[in-house]
Amino acid sequence: MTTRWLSPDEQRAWRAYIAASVLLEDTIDRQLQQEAGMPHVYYSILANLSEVPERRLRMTELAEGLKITRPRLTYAVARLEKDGLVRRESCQWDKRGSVAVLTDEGMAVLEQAAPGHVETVRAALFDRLTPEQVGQLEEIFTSVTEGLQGEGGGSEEVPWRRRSSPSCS
Amino acid sequence: MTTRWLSPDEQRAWRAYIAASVLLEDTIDRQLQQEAGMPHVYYSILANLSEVPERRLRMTELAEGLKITRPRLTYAVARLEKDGLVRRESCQWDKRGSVAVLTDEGMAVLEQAAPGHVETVRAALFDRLTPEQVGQLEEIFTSVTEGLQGEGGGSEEVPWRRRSSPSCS
DNA sequence: TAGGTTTGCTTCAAACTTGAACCAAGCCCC
DNA sequence: GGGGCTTGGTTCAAGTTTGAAGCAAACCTA
Repeated sequence: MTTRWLSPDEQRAWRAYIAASVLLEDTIDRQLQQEAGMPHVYYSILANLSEVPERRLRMTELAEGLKITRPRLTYAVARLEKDGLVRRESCQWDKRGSVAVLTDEGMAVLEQAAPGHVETVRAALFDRLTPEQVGQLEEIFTSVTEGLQGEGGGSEEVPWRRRSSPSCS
Repeated sequence: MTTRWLSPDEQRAWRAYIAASVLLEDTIDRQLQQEAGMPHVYYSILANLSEVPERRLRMTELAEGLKITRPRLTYAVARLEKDGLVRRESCQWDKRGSVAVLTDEGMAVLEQAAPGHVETVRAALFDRLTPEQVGQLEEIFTSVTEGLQGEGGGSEEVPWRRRSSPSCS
């Protein structure tokens, strides 16, 4: 099959997206590194834990929520644990499993870092968008996520299913 | 000043964007790693070089175009040079400078990898968007790039200027 | 034209990410 | 209830990214 190249419109959109997303991630990473001493993903780990009952989540659930690989999460949580922001417990119901728990100190760090983070996101993104554009942004990327969810990466045919496992109290 | 938190709409948009952009980058990285043996940024380096007269660019111009740091580019070009896809020449007009040149082999690798890459981008993104959404995407992220261009990261006041240096033939 | 500053790029150490093993605990099914 | 497969998670080596130095060539400017 002959390649369906991008149209000029699509090219421009793609380039704009790539440039902006790189700049945006860099900006956020730098800001959080400065004010909280950690990169964006690490902050997101704390944030995710903070929003969940008991502030505890199975490693795999956390990884799935953040769309990152398990080894990456293992490494990150190890660092956060060393810093005292997260504690690790083993899951009682499933001896294989382990659970990450946000500590009080982790919660404190998160709360202290949150305003600066939100301000950065606002300044870089939302302050520049109209309300309609906010809606457009959500629609576009929700659609992209749906398309990518669970597809291996190419021509796989793995039927995808979601487990709703409890966080193992 | 009290924090201006994100509204529910903004929250949803932000989460959708983060999730999708992570998934998208991962998908592209994996595809290119498989089919071209290199991550997305490396591919972009080749692509940028291919679009420019003489297929040569000063390191800094290249880094600016890709929105990546100089050390990162140095490392990447070193690898690409080792693979024979890029050659490095020193700039005659400015003895400090060095120039990256896309080799014929690099061009060949690029051309061979391009269709698969475009197909991935299409499948993940453009095939799911209406023409209006393509326009919206461009507008939103062009605006974000403009906002972020040249700002250090926070409260700096550095007036930004662009040099239009020739690529040092 | 000497001295100090800037610019262009690289080097370095430390942190992070990746994919491929690896391992132990559950699951299945006879 | 003992193989064999799957699942949950970690470990490992190799590769990449980062920010801080470092270094040499240009650029002032007196």
